[in-house]
Amino acid sequence: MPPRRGQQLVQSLERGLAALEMALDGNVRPSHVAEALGIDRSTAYRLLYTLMAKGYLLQDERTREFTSNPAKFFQLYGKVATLLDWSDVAGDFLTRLRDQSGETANLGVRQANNVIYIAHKPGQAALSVNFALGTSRPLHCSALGKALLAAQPDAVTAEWVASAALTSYTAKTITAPSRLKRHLERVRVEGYAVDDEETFAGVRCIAAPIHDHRAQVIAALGISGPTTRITHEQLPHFAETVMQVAAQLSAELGAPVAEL
Amino acid sequence: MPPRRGQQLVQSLERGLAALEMALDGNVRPSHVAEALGIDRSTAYRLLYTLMAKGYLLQDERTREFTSNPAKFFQLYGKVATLLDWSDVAGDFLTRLRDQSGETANLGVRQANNVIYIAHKPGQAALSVNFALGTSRPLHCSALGKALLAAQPDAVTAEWVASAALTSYTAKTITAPSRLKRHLERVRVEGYAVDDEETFAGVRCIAAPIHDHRAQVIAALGISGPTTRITHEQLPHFAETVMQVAAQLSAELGAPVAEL
DNA sequence: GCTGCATGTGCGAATTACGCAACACGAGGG
DNA sequence: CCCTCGTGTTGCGTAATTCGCACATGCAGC
Repeated sequence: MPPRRGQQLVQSLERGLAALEMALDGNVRPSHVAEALGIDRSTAYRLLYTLMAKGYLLQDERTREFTSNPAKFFQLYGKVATLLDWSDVAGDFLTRLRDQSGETANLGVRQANNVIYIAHKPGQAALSVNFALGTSRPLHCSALGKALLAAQPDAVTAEWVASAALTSYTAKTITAPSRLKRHLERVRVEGYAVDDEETFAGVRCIAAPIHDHRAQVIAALGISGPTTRITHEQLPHFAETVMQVAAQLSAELGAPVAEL
Repeated sequence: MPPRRGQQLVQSLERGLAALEMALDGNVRPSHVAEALGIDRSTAYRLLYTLMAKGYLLQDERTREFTSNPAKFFQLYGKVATLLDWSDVAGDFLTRLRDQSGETANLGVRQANNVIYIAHKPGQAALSVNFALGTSRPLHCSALGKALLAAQPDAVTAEWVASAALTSYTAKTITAPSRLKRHLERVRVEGYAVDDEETFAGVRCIAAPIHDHRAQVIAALGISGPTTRITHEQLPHFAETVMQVAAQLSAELGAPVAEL
């Protein structure tokens, strides 16, 4: 039996990272951080000061507010980007999907309870959907997210659905755990996921999972477009295209050929 | 008199960030981190484990190595990128500079002892210089870096030159502090900096500082190309172009019109 | 000037994180 | 096959570190 994983987390580091992420969502001051984390102002100050000393934050000379240091994060990002340059691998497939569908093509991976958009090819139509790279969206109401969720083992999915906060964004967002669970089962059967105005009114998305050489789902590929073009009638046709290109990308990554 | 800034840094957070940055430079194991930071293996393990719990690192199930989590950093990057999208602001000027010079145009900011490339427009010639975005290069041997250094007050520059590690990359890299100091004085007078094969043999770069609305230097703009095209004869001509476009970008940012 | 509210800083207390030691496990070698 | 070495992981006692309190300082506004 493998040893149980450690439960001892380093508190100062935890708090420091939490403070860092607060600063990334907007300028912060010691008092804000202290209140949000339930710690003393002085503690918050020392954490922020340490983060600044290490280059992660900057402090405005006048307002005394702490801001994230864009250059630092650019540097960090540069290091990981060289390790895994998705644009290079997936670029051709994004272009292909964009051209075949006429809509914005997106590639996303899971990060905790979000999907992160890591590569895209914006549609060329005047009215096109466009998320900035690096944007995060909840799993339960995006096509990419649902494609990723549905790919997991039943038990994992069930547990996640039961414990996740299913925030509502539009009237169509699925917020009932039982409904989401059934919905995801259908996604798995169909092989693609649809976000039918569940995040933004007027926007419909379709996505399918990407498998690596070990047949594990590592990302999702999809399109996003206005409901005026991605109509209910056209949807199966678009879905077919998405699944085709997704399968091609999976194959490029060395995935074993499925029965699809 | 403003109060002296705190010197009490949170040790755990410092060490945790150091471990994080090690992981960004390649997979790490507790024993590596422990040795590099001069701490116990158990401490290193707990730091790494905390970073993993917070989503910054991943652990390979088999090798037990810790890796940076690209998705997490993509997310962090996405947050800061939306705050300051240099490509949007500077994109036109990079294109203009690229087209006028025929060489790769770069925009960089300072981060500690490095320049970070935060935006670029690759040259279209078959033989072109191309750094990946997010790459960092030492200040003392890059044109962008020297342009940034020379823009500082004398005292600051002198102190930096005296204390910095002037690593040599090619035979032409300036490694003598006194020479670098004189060199930077000339950069300030001329209004542009040249990297004459000081980083890579066969590559010459020219850069000029960018000022914001308060006349402070916040970035540097420049070109990089092979020595076969950016010849010593052509250099003044290229420098003129770089300074012109840099002045235009500064003006766009609301910089007061200089005497140039 | 006085009051409210914020940042930044000593300092003592004790929580927290650290290093030591030990166990589990795998690799390699005699 | 056992023994050793190296590494990941965990328990535990101690002491160093961090935390929270209290205060100095600065600033804005009745």
